[in-house]
Order: sequence, then C-alpha cells, then structure tokens
Amino acid sequence: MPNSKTRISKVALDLFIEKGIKGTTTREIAKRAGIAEGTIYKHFKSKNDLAFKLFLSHMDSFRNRLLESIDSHSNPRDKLRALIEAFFSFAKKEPKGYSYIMIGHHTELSKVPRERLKPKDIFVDVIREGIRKGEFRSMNEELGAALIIGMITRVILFLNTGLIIQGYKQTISEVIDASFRVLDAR
Amino acid sequence: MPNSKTRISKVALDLFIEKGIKGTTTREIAKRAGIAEGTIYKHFKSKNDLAFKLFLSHMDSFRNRLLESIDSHSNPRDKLRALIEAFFSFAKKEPKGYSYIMIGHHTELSKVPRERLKPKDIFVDVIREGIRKGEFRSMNEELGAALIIGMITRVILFLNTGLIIQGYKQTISEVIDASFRVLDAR
DNA sequence: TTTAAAATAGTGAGTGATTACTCACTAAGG
DNA sequence: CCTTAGTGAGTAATCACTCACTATTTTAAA
Repeated sequence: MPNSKTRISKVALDLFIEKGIKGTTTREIAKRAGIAEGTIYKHFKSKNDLAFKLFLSHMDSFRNRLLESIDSHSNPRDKLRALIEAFFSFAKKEPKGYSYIMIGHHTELSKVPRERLKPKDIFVDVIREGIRKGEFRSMNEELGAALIIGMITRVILFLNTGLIIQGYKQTISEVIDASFRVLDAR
Repeated sequence: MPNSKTRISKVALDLFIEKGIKGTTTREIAKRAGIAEGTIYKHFKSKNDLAFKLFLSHMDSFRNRLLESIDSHSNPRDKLRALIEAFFSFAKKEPKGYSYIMIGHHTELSKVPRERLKPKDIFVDVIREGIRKGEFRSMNEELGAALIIGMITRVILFLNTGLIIQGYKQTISEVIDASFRVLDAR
C-alpha cells in the first residue's frame, strides 16, 4: 500500500513550494498528509532525502516530456519548436512540478549525478544537430541552449507573475519566432 | 561607528549566499563578524529584516548601474547594448551582490514596493522607446524584456557554472547580437 | 569650554519555542 | 513468522530573539 508515500510526496511538494524546503517542518507534512511523523522515515531517509527524491522525480518527468515531444520529428527546426511547446505545456499542466524544479534548481541540481540526462542536454543536442546540418548558425551549443532556455523560463516567470497579460498561445508563438531568429543560419 | 553594521551586512551576504537565508543562523553571523548576537538587533529588527534590507540595497545598486550605463546614449540600440554590457559587468565585478539578487528573487522581490524602480523596468522602457521610434519590431514590451533578460541571466548562470567555456567578451558580444536579432525591426 | 544628561552601541547569558529524527511498540500481509 | 508499514511520545539540539547591564558617543545647558 504505497498510499502514504504518495500522500507524503504530494503534500511535501505543496509545502516546499509554499514555504521552501528549510521552511517546511516534518510535523506539518505529517499533519497535512494525515499520517504520523515517524511514517515519513519509513519511506525517506531524511527530510532532505525527500526533497531531493522529489526534485529528481519531477525533473525526470519534465525531461521525459521533452524527449517525447521531439521523437515524432526529424529536422532540427521542428524539434526545437516541439521542445519549446512542450516546455510551456509542462509549465502550464504541471505548475507545481515546474515550480519545484525552478525553485530547487539552485540547491538540488548540484546533487544530481553528472551522467543523468538533464532537460538542458536535450536542447544542446538539438542545437548541435541543427548546426551540423547547416540549419542553425555556427555557435557554441551550450551558449545556444542558454539563450533559448533563458528566454523560455523568463517568459514563463513573467506570465506566472502577471507581467505579461497577452494570450498564452500568442506568447508561445512569439518565443518560437524569437528562437529561430536567434539560431537560424542567415 | 557604523563598522559593526557594515561587517554584519558583509558577513550576512556571504552566509546567505552560501547556506540560504533560512539556513543561516544569527549566531553564525555574529561569530563571523566578531560581534555579539545582540548587536545584530541594534541595527536590524530581525534576521528577515536584515535579509530584506540587504536585498534592497544590492538591487538598487544594480539598478543604478544599469541607469548610469544608458545615460550617455541616445538611441535605443546603443542603450540596449550598454544595458547588456552593464549587466554582465555587474555580475562579474560584484558576484556576491549579483548572486544574492538572483537567489532572493523568489523570496524577497515580492516584498519590494510596486513603485520602486526595478532593473527589469529599465529594459522595458528602452524597448518601448525602440518600438516607438521604429528601431525595434512591434511587440509587447514586457515580453521583449523577458526575452532579453532571460538570455542574459541564463548565459551568466552557464558561465558561472562552467557550462560555457568560451571567452567572456566573445560571449557578451554574441548575446548582444542575439538580442538585436530578437528585437530589431527588419 | 566643561560637564551632566541622554541617546545610542554593544554585550552575552538566558528563554521558550521549535526542530529533525529515534525508538519501542503495534498491526498486518505474504 | 518475518518483513514491512505505521504510530506518537520522547529527545537533544538548535533557533531567533530578549533583557539587564556596561560602554561610548552625542547633545546641549551652564
């Protein structure tokens, strides 16, 4: 019966987003999940272990969505468009998971093993392929990924904080256009 | 003798970056600053007050650097170039201040009064002017600012974590070029 | 200028509240 | 019967902050 474990994870995600990891107490997690405090430690080694496992699971789920989005496409331009759409779609459909990935970026990402495929790597691969095929201008692929991911994440932040009021679809298509302007070979 | 207050601020900045605000204790601040714990409370209402005042002061100093960078220029393209250069320059010359602004973005920015001019607003103003003068393509100015600021901050993050290995100057000039490709009217 | 009073700066032991985590125990499923 | 799941009171440590006190600086009246 993995019900307790699931509830702990759900409640912890809410609280970690709301009050931060350090600002959330194990007592409150237990209370909201309707279980005893000790039960948390039957499933997780520590509060930090819970926070990290949660980060890994949402990061992997995000990365998998990005991977799925590109495997129906063959040329780099289509792949990039699909990646950007999937990025926005994940942020919209799983706002808590997305928030937690962004919040945990500073504290948790450094603990992730180097070999684990991260969302960023998918962008790097697509951009590299695009450069090789002459569709994208020649540049450092990591720099290209930074430019594109930076635009996407900051736009989502502005959308979520109400700074951008125009429609979601319109905004996504403008980000895609801007991305091609940044990357496309002349 | 404002020496104690200065030392508290310096040491707190280091610790807040290293361990987060919640993860830093007043005891440790006092110890590293070489003063008694009670002294902190002669200068700041609480630990959170210290964290917030620190955020405000570095955000203002950053914003002022951006403002200074543009007032020798008159056309929007030159202003934007100057803004981007000043952004990178601040991140390089005051890495702790810059780090703290980025780290406190989530938790502290929401406490800043709406009327206070923020770094983002300067980008919005320059982009708006560029659009009005026909130098930049017509678009939502907040969206434009999000695209440019997103590229800059993510590139700095990649630089700081060693993901981009190529030279600093080369990288800045590529970010400037990319920004013009995003904003320029054809 | 002298000096007394007031305000400010600094101290550090103390406090009550809170913390993550443990442990001896019970329950139950395979 | 043994492993796993769950309990919740208990614990030692730690926390931000206070307070009674001393030291120093500022103020301003004589």
